[in-house]
Amino acid sequence: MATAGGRNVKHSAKRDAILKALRETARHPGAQWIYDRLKPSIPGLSLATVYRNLNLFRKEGAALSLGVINGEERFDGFTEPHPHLTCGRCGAVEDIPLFDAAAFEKNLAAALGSFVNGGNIAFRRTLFYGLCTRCASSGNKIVKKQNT
Amino acid sequence: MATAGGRNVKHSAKRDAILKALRETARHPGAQWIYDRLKPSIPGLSLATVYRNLNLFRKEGAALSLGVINGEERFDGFTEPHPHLTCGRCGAVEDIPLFDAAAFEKNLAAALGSFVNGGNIAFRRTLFYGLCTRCASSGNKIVKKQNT
DNA sequence: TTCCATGCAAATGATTTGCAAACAG
DNA sequence: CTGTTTGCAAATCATTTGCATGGAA
Repeated sequence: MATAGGRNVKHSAKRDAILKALRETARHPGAQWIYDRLKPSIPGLSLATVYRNLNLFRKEGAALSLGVINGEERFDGFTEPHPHLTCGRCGAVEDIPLFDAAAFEKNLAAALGSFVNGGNIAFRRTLFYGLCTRCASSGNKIVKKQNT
Repeated sequence: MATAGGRNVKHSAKRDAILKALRETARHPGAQWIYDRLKPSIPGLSLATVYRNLNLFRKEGAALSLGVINGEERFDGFTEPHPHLTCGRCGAVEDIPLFDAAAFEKNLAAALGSFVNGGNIAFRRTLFYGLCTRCASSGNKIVKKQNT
């Protein structure tokens, strides 16, 4: 029996289905998308349950939150750190293909070396904005903006 | 006369005050904080006006959005890229002091070199989570989490 | 049995918007 | 004058929560 925050976590078919749906898609979905996805096969499913379970997965570490993107919290069922791109045109969130994942992590981690007190950092959340594969290949132009 | 999205932007005392309030604080505030700050000196101020102007500043590039932090969008009136820390304990958002700002930027930018298609990136948003100066010096412990 | 999980509907909270009046250029 | 800005209140929208019921261990 897994635990989270002192509470005893039980099994349930719906909980399993929600995590499975999250892990089977590459969309990095929000609660509503998962709900719409499962509702046909699980008619007795409530949106509140999806929210509650996504929050539980996040606390347990079974899923990561990518933060609020276009007003909706998006999740990732794949918990290894890897970069994501949000398309400024269609809103899609996709993984960014890498030549060298280790080099990517190394470079981001190296940024911490510039911090006067890097020891107070628990984790970081990085998100890249631009054009997704589909929108870029449709000839859309990219608009550069300021980093934060 | 500045322009934003084809529209003609005019001057107004309230608009000026909002931008000034944003630039005079190091809190990286949200709309509500700015409203509370200005309301005493500008009784005829509406929260909607603060929201409208913050959105305008963001579009114009006069301010940056740091994204939604703890359910509230936070802004920065200082538009040079620099790292921010969100305190997981008290929710404060503060600038992270750096030994070497150029090295920090260089390391983050270098991460793009690992992308198969870095040309589609318009900008990035990076946020560090941990303990703010005050909470760290109060003896709180940091809880490591997974990066994204 | 004893908590835990869930549905449902209502509550929340941040943000946006419609509209008419006030204001800037 | 003409278009922009604003206050106000109502509307949105994602997310959370109270409560009673069904389910897991």
